[in-house]
Amino acid sequence: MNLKRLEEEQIEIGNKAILSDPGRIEYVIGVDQAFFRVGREEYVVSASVLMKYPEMEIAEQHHLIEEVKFPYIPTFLMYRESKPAIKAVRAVMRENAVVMVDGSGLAHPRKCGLATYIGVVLDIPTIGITKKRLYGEVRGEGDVRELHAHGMVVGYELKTCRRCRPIYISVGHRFTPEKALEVVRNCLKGYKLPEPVRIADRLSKEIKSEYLSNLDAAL
DNA sequence: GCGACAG
DNA sequence: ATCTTGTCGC
Repeated sequence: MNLKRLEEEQIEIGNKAILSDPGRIEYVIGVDQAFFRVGREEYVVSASVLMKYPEMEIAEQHHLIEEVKFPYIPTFLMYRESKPAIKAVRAVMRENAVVMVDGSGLAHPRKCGLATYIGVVLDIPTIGITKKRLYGEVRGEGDVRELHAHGMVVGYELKTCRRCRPIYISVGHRFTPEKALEVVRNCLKGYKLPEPVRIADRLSKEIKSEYLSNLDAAL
C-alpha cells in the first residue's frame, strides 16, 4: 500500500472535479456504509436510497455486502468505501438525480473526498456531508458559515438543529456551494442529517444487524 | 516535535 | 465506523 502513489492519484481525480449548477433535480440519492467483522475478515454493508425531490418520499432502496481489505486512514477514505458505494448508487441511479454521500467532497487536502471521487467516476452531481470537519477553514458567524479550502468557498458548516453540533457540507462534483446548501436544506426534516443520508445510514445498520442475527442463527 | 485527523 | 447502559432533556 503506497500512500504516496495514492495521493498522486487523488490529485489527478480531484482536479477533474467541476463546480457548476447541477441542473434539474428530480431525485436525491443517499448512500452510506456500515462495517462489521466475522473472524479475521471485515465486511461492509453499502446502502443506497432513492428519494423524490423535494418531497423526500422513498422511491427505491438497494444494498450489498462485500469484504473490505483497505483500512481506514484519514484522507484515504475513498479507497475503503468507494467500490461498494458506487455499486449501490448505480443500482438506483436515474436521470436528473444527484447524490448525497457520507463523506467530504472538495473539503479534502487533495480535493478528493469520497463524494468527489464518486461524482467524478460516475460523472454525476454529488454533495459531501460529514458530522466532523476533515479539512478547510470555517469563516463567519451564525447558523451558516462558509467553509474555505484551496482558496475558495467549497461548502458550509450548517447548524441543522437547535441543540446539536453542526454538519459540514461540501461540493463533491458538478455542484456549486450555494446550490449544495440549498438542496441540503430542502432535504432536512427535523433531524440533524438530511433525509437521504439519514435513511441510508439507518438502512445500512438494519441490514447489518439482520445479517449478523441470521449468521449466528445458522450456527 | 506537536496537533489534526471524514468514516 | 464500532464497542455499549443508563440517563438527561424536549
